[in-house]
Amino acid sequence: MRNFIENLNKAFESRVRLGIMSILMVNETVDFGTLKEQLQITDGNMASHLSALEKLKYIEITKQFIGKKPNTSYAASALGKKAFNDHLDALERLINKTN
Amino acid sequence: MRNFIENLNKAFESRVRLGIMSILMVNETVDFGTLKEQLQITDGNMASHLSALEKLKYIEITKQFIGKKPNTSYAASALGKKAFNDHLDALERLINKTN
DNA sequence: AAAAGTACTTTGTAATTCAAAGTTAATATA
DNA sequence: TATATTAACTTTGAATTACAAAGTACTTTT
Repeated sequence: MRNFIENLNKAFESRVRLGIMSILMVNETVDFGTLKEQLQITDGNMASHLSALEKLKYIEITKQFIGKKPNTSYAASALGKKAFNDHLDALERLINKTN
Repeated sequence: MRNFIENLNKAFESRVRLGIMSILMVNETVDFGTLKEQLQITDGNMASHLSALEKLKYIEITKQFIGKKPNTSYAASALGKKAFNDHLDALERLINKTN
């Protein structure tokens, strides 16, 4: 391919979204509070990054009540997993410059 | 450590700077024109990313004449190499979530 | 009734990115 | 000598992005 940085996915350039996705790659579902705690950002910021990933269909959202408390949990979609793996592959190739 | 995304280096969040550094990790020195061609961005854009990396002392610049033409070449500094490797380590840990 | 918790949305500001145009200094060409 | 070209910038301006803080909706707890 001509330009090897263009295979990097813009969606994962942000450290926050990179963090969200990497968490969702190893955990089936993770809720809002846990993500916020792990990434240590404000809830508004968290919500907007989640919404960006949702718009891309990279994550799926499940709203439920746990006990009496509302709980929103997130999971990487098949599309999201593929996109993330592709991004990691691109990163790896970039770093090893094997392309 | 508490928050595992904060180990990612902000300087390498940009695909362009990521590209520059990865090229300079495997090539001792690379000149302006080659970098521009590899990354396919405008010269102004190229220059500003290079200047950002230079301000951080991540790269070193050598200006010379090759034949009759001016030629500026770039190399990763020891500091830059360390920073980049640290970033890659952080990325790897993030992805494998081994922290 | 008041306070608190969850998950937002909105607002405003600051930072980042980029292309395009302008600049400098040298060389090459007419 | 004047003009054009090349390399490597710098400047400008616009668009996008990121973020914190504040506000909102709905519910539960006190």
